[in-house]
Amino acid sequence: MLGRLYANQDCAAAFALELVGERWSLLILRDAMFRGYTRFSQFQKKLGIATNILAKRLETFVAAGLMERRQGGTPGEPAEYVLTQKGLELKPVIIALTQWGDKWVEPGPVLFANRTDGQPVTVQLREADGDAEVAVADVVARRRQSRPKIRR
Amino acid sequence: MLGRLYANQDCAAAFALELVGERWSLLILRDAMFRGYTRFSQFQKKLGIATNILAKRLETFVAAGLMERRQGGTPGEPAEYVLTQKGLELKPVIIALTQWGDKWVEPGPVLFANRTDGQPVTVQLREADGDAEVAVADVVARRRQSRPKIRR
DNA sequence: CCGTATCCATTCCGATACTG
DNA sequence: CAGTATCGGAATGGATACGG
Repeated sequence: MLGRLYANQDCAAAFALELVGERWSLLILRDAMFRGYTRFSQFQKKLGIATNILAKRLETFVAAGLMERRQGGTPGEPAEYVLTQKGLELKPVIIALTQWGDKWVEPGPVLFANRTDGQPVTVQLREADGDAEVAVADVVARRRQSRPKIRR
Repeated sequence: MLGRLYANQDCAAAFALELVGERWSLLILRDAMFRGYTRFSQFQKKLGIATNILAKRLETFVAAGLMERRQGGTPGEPAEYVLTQKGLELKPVIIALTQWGDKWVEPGPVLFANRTDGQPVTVQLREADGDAEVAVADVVARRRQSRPKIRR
């Protein structure tokens, strides 16, 4: 699938959207991340998504390494779809979308917190070493010198 | 359009995806944000998107208040599509996607910087008041008490 | 109950042609 | 250059049927 949807876009955002840019993808991942859903029927009931589409999305996530499919031991036990680290690390994308929707479209019912101390957590634009948040208008893109390695 | 794609999802991320979740939407906004594109032909050439789709996306953005259409004064002058504050504030979403794609899919050619001092800028999960970044696995969702107002 | 598979209607998308 | 119109194909949705 990679390289099909957004050909000739040499851009990491486009690469990411190849995997999570289709309809329902980010909402499925959201429920996996923040509701702890792992089973087909949980996603299906919550989202009201067509079953064939949901099956395709889960299959894509497993193939892309965002989720791991674990077959239940006992027969009749349903498979579980659990997020990998690669999948988990999409949290900032979901949270950024949620924050924006909260502010500009329609506030939703949830906010995010650090489970270790209960304090609210937000996505922020920051200089790597600095303290102060950077205004969106001040963030610009710049061509980088050398490419980092990919985590597997 | 709002409420059509993801009905019954009381979730700010779903509200956001109603506006920017369709194919090409985020890449168009990315080029507007970080390449400074404002004209139909600029987006079209860079993305290779079908012209009818691009026209529809730009129209949707204007209707949703993400862009403003400015008609050139002289006849034959093309219209310009410029981001509003509402549109600009999607930068964290784009940057979060880019960072994730860089790390987990395929590194792209750009990184982000603060134009005021040239220092690199990243999206970080942080406690509102604290200093330390929060690990993705420690971020949980929590129902909020009262809903904030929407910025217009 | 947990999924998978299939059929059909609708929507979305891409390529092309065309107009001002 | 900036779109609009059209048409065929792909993706999607809904319903249903099927097997464990």
